[in-house]
Amino acid sequence: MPELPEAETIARGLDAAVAGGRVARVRIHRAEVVEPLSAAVFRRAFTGRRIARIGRRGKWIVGLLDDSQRWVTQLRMTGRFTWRAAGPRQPLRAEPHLSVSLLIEPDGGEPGVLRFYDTRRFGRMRLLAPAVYAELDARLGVEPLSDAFTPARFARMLEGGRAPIRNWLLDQGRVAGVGNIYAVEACHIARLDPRRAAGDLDRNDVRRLHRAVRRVLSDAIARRGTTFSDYRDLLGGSGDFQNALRVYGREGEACPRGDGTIERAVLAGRSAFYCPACQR
DNA sequence: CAACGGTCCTGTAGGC
DNA sequence: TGCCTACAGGACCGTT
Repeated sequence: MPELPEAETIARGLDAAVAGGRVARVRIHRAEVVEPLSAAVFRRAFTGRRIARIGRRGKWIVGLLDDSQRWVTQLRMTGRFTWRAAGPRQPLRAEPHLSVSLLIEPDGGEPGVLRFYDTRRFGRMRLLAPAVYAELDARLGVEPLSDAFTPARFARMLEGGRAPIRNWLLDQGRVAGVGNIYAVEACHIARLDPRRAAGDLDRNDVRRLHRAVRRVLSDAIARRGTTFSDYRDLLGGSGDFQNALRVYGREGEACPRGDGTIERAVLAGRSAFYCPACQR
């Protein structure tokens, strides 16, 4: 579920909580989360490292370590972090869906425990050498909130695209961080039918979609993301953007623009919501 | 080679 | 109430 705004919210929280801190202990509760590394190798490489800062690239959470490795986490659908004061040692009890726990000694602060939970177990955590991180970075497309994402560049990218615009936006190699919710919402804001072929958009369509993508992502960051069920920030708080959604998940409801009833279409196996009256 | 379908998992909502 | 199916924020991988 987590898309760019959720990853940004989590990354900011992590940076505030643990930047400057030292990784004092690493526990891998589910080995698949660190594949293709073994749990032992991951633990050895991570333990003792200092975390310089934590940010985001697309939907990936990226921490820079003092040995210039990158600690990267893909939340995929249900990955979630929690941060709590370490406190006295608790008896071990079953922690459903717990994948990784890290004891962090912050720079000057009280030690805390960072836990990574993942119900559906699609999430992944890796340690990448600089050259390997560079490959990941190169594979991802432009950051939609950066100055590099201009209407002109967007127009060039869209040229000749045959995929429906909603599908086109989900490709992380083009615009990094847009997922299904925000792709669908951006199409509504821009008054574009999500099934339109990417290459068919005219200059005005492109300009509106460019603004819509940036606007929906920054509004969602300001509201700390969208929570349906799983997504939470570091302290367990919900996002607020679900209350601002115009069409996503609202099949059968009235279009917020007034005319029309929201419909659902399945594109490439995934739901797209749109208003047939105002999206063309 | 862009685009799409299948697949990896578990939980939940809704129909009957 | 309970059983069964469909679907969920992602993205790799193989095929067309």
